[in-house]
Amino acid sequence: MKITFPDGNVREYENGLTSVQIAESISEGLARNVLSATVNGEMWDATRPIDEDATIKFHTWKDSEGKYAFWHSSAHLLAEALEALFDNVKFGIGPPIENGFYYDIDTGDTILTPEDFTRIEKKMLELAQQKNEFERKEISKADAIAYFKEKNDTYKLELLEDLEDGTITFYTQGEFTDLCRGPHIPHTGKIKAIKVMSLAGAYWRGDETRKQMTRVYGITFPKQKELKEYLELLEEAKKRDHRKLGQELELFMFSEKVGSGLPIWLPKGTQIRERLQNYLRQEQEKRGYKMVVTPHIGGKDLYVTSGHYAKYGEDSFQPIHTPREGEEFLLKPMNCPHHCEIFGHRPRSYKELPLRIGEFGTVYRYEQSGELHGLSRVRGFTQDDAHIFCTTEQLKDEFLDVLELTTQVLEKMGFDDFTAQISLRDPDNPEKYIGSDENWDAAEAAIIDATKEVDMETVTELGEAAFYGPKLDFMIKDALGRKWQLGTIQVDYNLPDRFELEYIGSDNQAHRPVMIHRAPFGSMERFMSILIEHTAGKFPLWLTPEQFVLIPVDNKFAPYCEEMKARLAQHDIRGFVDDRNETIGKKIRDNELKRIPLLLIIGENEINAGGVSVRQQGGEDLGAMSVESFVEWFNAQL
RNA sequence: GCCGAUGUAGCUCAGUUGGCCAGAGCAGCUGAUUUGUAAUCAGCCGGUCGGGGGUUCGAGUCCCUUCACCAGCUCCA
Repeated sequence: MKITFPDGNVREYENGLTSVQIAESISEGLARNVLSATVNGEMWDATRPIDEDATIKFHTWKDSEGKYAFWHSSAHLLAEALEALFDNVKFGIGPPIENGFYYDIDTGDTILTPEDFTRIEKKMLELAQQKNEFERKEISKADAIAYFKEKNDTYKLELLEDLEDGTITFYTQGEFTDLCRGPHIPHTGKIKAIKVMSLAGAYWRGDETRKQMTRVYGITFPKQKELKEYLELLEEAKKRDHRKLGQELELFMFSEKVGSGLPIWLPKGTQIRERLQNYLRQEQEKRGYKMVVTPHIGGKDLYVTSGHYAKYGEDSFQPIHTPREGEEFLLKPMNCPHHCEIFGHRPRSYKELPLRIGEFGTVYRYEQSGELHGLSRVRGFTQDDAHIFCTTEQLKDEFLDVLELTTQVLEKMGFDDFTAQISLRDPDNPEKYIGSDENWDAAEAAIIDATKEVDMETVTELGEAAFYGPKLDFMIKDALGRKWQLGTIQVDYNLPDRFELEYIGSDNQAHRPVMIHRAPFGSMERFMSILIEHTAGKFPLWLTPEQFVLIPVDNKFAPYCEEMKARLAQHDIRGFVDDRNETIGKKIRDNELKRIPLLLIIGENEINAGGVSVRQQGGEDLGAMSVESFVEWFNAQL
């Protein structure tokens, strides 16, 4: 048979050789490292015989496919260990994930606890050392059902219901057999380092009306050292957690009395927030946005009209009432209905379009208690919201302009690792959405076309649209790799319909505008959380609350420091004097921990020279400078 | 909302099988020290052990309940 390699080379091999054997013909090292292979475009076990001409690509620990197989096999190993250690364990699914793998299990009356972890790890290691091969077997549906009936594995039986006879495979390693598509690594002995990470509840098949199983998370590595490094990386990531840094740097707080999920911005956090807002305000002003301010509550009818009440009425903060008249108001969960009222409050001419109405609008949404998470998921937050009312002809250019603004914001913050996600409606659940198919088709096409036009790399998710329209969402990961939606751009034909918005065209006829909802930051809260985690609290110079601290070597130099502070203030450089009665070492340490970017040391020498000595956060010493050269250097850093 | 864990001073944490006035470091305050690039020294202050209820001669330790927080699931206009 002819085997074609990724580099285009073709070599002749005897029929029936496995990927491992083929790898052996190239190098022993490769054969040892190969974990799985892509054979004719399909993911295969490296130990599966190939008996026809094929293209082949080997996968090792270095690529994601190799890791996928490694962790998938590790999930089986975990299951084998659990079955050996506990009676009557029923198994759900056990896939690899981005970092490791999990297995969903039903342990009946037994409750697993973290105390069991060591025991499980030991058992897994013991089984791994047996170097059991993963044996693949094609099996008939009837036999597969019989096997799991015998085992009383009800979840596997349910999974089998959806599978077609003739496509079903079993994998066996040691004493454990699982329903599985594969591929798997050659044998368990490749797994050298094992850590059971955590336990969590997970609904069977992601359905909250069904049984909650126990999800056991784990991670494994081919080398002990890699596990150690991974755990250290996790520790480092935890130090960047915005909840921890937010407290340490006094950026924001929560109060049980104020209420959970209701962040309180402290002075330093507020400074950063306002600088972010000012930056965006300027950008928007350049682009012709007009700012507005609307109330935090709105009459219930407003949301009945918008459709929010029907969709979220039960699941939102309940209406508040005027005591005498009994009128009903809702805390606003969105700004768009208010902005629609602004558009509709007087006749509009096509000459006014596109009308771009912006607001840093604070909204309140009831989020389930289990969802609240620092600043990332809260019940009260401020959107950097704007609504663009335009004609269908203008839609594309407006969308592109917003797209450009949004990517510019991400760039400015140095967030280069984002995913642009096109969130479309779920074709199987049309009842979740308002408006006509025509409206939806047009809106979805607008987003898809615009991203194509600028060659933006996107992923598409069905069912992630808002109920009134599709979205282009910008997803960013936090320190621990969890994905969050920041910026969003939404095309909406439906709310203009609902609010019966009209403009008079050049033809003197009434026309319906299209609406773009957009928020480049998303919300100030969530944006801040990501900003904190990405910078580890070392904010860019232009954003940081305090750019420098002046540290007198001796407090008798404090008056000179105050003068220096005033001089720098004239150049819009902000900071403070640390004239506490402490040693210089202590002051340096404290201000380093506060992430002050520039530590300016003042002593006899500096005073005589009329300058400052500059130490950058992190320890780099730039030496003595005159005030003029410091200002120049500083401005070059911005 | 669900599952599991956690909750002791402003922060980080000790507190043995329930048993004398609940401890430490940092922070804070007071004083001494006057400092040249990541912690000067001493003294003092500070907690009804998340809240409520119960068991017990006795509860930070055990039980119930409630709240908050953490991990994940579900949800996310």
